[in-house]
Amino acid sequence: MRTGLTIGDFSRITHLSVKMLRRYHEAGLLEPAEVDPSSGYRYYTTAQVPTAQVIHRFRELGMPVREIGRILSTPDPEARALLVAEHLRRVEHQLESTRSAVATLRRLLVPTGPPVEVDLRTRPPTRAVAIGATVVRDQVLAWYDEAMTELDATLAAAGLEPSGPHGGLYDDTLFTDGRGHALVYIPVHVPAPAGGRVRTVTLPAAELAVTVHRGPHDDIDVTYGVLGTYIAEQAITVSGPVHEIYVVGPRDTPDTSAWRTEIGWPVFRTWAGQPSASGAAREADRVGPGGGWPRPGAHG
Amino acid sequence: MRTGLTIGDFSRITHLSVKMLRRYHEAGLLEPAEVDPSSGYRYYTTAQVPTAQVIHRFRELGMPVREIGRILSTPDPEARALLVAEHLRRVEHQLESTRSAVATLRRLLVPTGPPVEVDLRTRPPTRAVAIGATVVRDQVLAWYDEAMTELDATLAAAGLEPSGPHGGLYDDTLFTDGRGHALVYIPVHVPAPAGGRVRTVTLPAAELAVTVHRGPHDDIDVTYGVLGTYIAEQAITVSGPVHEIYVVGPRDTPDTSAWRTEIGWPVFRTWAGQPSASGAAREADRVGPGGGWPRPGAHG
DNA sequence: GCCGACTCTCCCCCCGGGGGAGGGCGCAGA
DNA sequence: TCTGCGCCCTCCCCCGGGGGGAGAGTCGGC
Repeated sequence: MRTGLTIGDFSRITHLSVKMLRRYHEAGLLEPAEVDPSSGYRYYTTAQVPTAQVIHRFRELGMPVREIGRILSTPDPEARALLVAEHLRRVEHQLESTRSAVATLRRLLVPTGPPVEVDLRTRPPTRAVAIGATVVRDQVLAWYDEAMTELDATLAAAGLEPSGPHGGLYDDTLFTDGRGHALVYIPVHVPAPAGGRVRTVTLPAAELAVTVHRGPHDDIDVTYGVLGTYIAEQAITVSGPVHEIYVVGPRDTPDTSAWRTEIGWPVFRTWAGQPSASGAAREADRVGPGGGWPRPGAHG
Repeated sequence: MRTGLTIGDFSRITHLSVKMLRRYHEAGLLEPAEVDPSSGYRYYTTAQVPTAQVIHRFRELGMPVREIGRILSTPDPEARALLVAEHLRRVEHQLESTRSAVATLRRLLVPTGPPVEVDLRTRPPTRAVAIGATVVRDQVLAWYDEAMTELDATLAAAGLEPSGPHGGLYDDTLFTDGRGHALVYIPVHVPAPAGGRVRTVTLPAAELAVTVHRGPHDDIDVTYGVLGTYIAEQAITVSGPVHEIYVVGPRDTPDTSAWRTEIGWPVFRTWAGQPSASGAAREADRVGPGGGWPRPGAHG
């Protein structure tokens, strides 16, 4: 009599398919207790059943296989608990955004809404402490949090006060390609000492078509759509990074419904009055690579 | 001047990546308003922005692309609303099972629990109205609902009363391969007229190792694990379909925590007393193909 | 020793995405 | 009118996390 359960037996006990058991073996998640070196047959023990069930639940919660492997190979229970808790936070966030997507969907399907006000505004050159980087779209939120924390620390260390609400500049390739340059900043009156990733820059002047997004950011793309539609119908084409100003944001209140975000879409100058052809507007694209991005300001 | 937005413009407005817009075009979800026949360039209009946003939200909610296509191509608003509502129900169910998975995970990671009682029981031959089919694992729940509804209707039409709690037989390939034969039944004293998929059958006698699962079925695999472990450690190997009896189930109360499900795992006869070798137990497999499955009973 | 059930590896498929190569197109400035 | 650059095209390969199935080897009861 063979000691150990065949893969089929183990599959029946754990409700993991044979295919999956083999895959988890390859991935190093669940080594069989014994592998016959000549036949390659996998043999499991009942002691492995709980592990299999934990793996099953992690997968059910959408945890990537690699991360499961990392957790299972973490010996320290505390470090392990941290990893698990971190993933559970992600899951919770996911649940929240699903709920939010349902709400947005309902609103989209019952198309009603107040007319959106768009106005043209000139952004004066603005001095600010800033962190910029090339980021991937689905990491931009985490990156934002981290960067803002660092900016806060810099201001606190230098004893400076913000001279206005913080904001960000986002390259449009972030949306078209899912990857692009982003910059978050806090406006200041006087330069701060550079440190870490923080630089003091001057946001160049720009003509922006601005509208205000109210509420959490889950459906900010809808406001972008309205703004973009409005602009497109005025035959004005855009150029340069889009500008978001977090007038009321997560750093002001946890009540997401109170948030106010200004979205500033760079437009060609000759607006009010003579709608310009899209071709003419494209001229604005020609300010050169990086046009619309801040230049390092006087430092010190 | 070209009328229409290039794919890049449209991407910036909708926050759908260029790749995705092309994919959705291929899939027929979002035809560009115009495609230049010579260059293949796609041109969109602002009128398509809302559609793009709806698609975006559906995808966010995990709706398969094909189903989005089906919804978008459904002209009747009511039929369309039905499809949407159906998916939202699925999403809701998903949220629920995610929460449940978190709870189960916590229990698994803090391994505590009352000892499970397993006892050996002989299932006598049982006459029942039943529906059987080969099903895929992730459709087995929907299939169960449908089949039970049909069984209920059959009993009601024939004026019969169940002679006990309903249950199901599930081929173990459902777990090992993700596909297998399943049969749900309601026990009856007298045969019912065959109709639709309903047949009157006799569940053959069987020796079952039985335990009771308490609560919702999301973590029923854990109980299977305990039962399977217990059996494996008694060196008794199983054969034939597993038997579930829904002593208290969804048809009795919506309070899932009150559910009681008996899980009966077929075992070789010579249990109590002499633990048999796994090899000997396999003999039970040899009752022939389909062993343990019911035979059509006397009809009429 | 036979034979059927089980297991092995290997390859292709699915979905919903992304990266990147190589080449054509649009458009404004020279 | 040409040139140059950015945009867009198609095509192919990659990823993760699964499934289907072929062909060959193994296990173990009879």
